[in-house]
Amino acid sequence: MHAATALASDHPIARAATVVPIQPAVRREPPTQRSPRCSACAMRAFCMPPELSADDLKKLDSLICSTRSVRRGDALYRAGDAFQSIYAVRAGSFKTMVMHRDGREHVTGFQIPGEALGLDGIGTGQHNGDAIALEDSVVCIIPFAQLEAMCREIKPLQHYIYQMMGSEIVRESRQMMLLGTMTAEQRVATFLLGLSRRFKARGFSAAEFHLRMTREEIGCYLGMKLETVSRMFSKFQRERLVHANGKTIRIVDPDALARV
Amino acid sequence: MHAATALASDHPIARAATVVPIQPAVRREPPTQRSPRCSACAMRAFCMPPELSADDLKKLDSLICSTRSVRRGDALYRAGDAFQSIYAVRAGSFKTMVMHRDGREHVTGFQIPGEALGLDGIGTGQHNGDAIALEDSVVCIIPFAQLEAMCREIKPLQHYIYQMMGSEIVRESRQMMLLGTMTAEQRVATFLLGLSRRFKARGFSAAEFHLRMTREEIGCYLGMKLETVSRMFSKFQRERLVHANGKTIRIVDPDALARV
DNA sequence: CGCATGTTTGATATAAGTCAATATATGTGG
DNA sequence: CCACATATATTGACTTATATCAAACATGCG
Repeated sequence: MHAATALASDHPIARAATVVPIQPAVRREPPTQRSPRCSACAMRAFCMPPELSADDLKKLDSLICSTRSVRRGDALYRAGDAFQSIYAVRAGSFKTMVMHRDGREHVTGFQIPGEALGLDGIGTGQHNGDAIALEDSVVCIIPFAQLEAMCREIKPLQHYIYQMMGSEIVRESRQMMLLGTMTAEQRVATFLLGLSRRFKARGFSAAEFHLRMTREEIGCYLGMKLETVSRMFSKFQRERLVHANGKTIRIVDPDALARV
Repeated sequence: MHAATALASDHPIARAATVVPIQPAVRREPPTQRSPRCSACAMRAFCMPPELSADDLKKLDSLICSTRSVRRGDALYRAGDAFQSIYAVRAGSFKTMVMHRDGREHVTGFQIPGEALGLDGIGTGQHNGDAIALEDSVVCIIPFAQLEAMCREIKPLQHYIYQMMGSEIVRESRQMMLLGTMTAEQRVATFLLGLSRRFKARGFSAAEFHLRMTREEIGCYLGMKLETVSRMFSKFQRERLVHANGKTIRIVDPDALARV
């Protein structure tokens, strides 16, 4: 299978969700709908602990009973929104970003199917940043108050949520190290290898994939300007480490890339 | 009260803990001892949810029944150590750091009394980085497995732990923005104002305090070289925003510092 | 198919890094 | 308790990685 479609909205997982109705320009309640069950979901291995009993899974299905479609460029939530739920990406992809009062903004992460969104609201009850769809996407809605209640009953679920949050803390501290200590070249190499690893874990090609974000968004994530991102892609291409054709990336020499 | 002693080991909170026995050079089991109760602890407002019943507090006292002393420069834990417990700083201060295989290291945070340590182990069961005491310090040990069990019984405690982890996620994303988008001058200003705010919340002077970390550690936290940190301190001094005499800091014009 | 949006590349500017010398703390053993 | 050794901090001169500005080029979406 060709992994260039990894994040495309015609991906099998996206197709499994009901077709998104065309949205009128007028703002209204975001479209939600009943979802297929967790127990039947292809992404379950990424969202949920493996050791749940059939009985636990049934409870879980009663909790996560709706999905939401978000069109490319639209926000799943914005900074300051009241925190109600966390989300699991079911299809598509997102960026999360924080903004400083002076308008300076920074991308804190990119999320692909099976990954969580919305943890930034747990601390204060308000989301700390925006989550923007990079393409037409679908998320599962997990109401946090009910999840908390269920965690008091289902020990593996409780443990899994702690682990998920703990892993996010570790991911962020790695990103701080990247931003604090690496050169532009190393940051871009690390970024590509990280994406590659995540695609591979989901059964897509580790070598070739399609970026859904712009050079500017990558730069904003890696703490550099879009021109620098572009120059590093060109440099890796000259050195035969990566073949970059616009948004299509083929990693030619992952070992050399890791040594950069 | 003069806040220059905010982190000094003769601080009242430190004195409340039993005196640390001198350690022989030989490595041995870290010294732990029974602690005074949470219910009587001056730092409780920072470690624990306010709405606990007397009964809940009693349970909590049975959970957090030991402290550990860590001498200046020693590690509370190191990367790769099995994760057993989280910790609350009772007296003193720490830095947490992550190291890349090539030896490059980065400071991910500084912790003062009432703040948590060890959350980086929850995700994988191993600590992701080191926690090093910046001065002779004391921590409360909170065995995580038992904490988890207690969270299934005491709802406010469960909620508090989620909030604590959520707040750490938000703190880290702010630090990513700092590292990704701010100038050296803005980073140092933000660092000083952040410390000031935390001291103030603990009843110490927001205007004058004592740094327990070196310029190099500050630089490693803020993603710049120690010389740059020093130059920024000198610059703020020339501009009458801050008076910096070695490790003693007096914030002269906090509003101007925030506008930098 | 056309225009807005995104990308690449080059020339130049600049913030921060590096190297080096000096100054000032801090801690230790006599 | 002082003197020395070591660690930490400051400052200056120079270098460099990355930002900035600008122009040409490609892409893809409506």
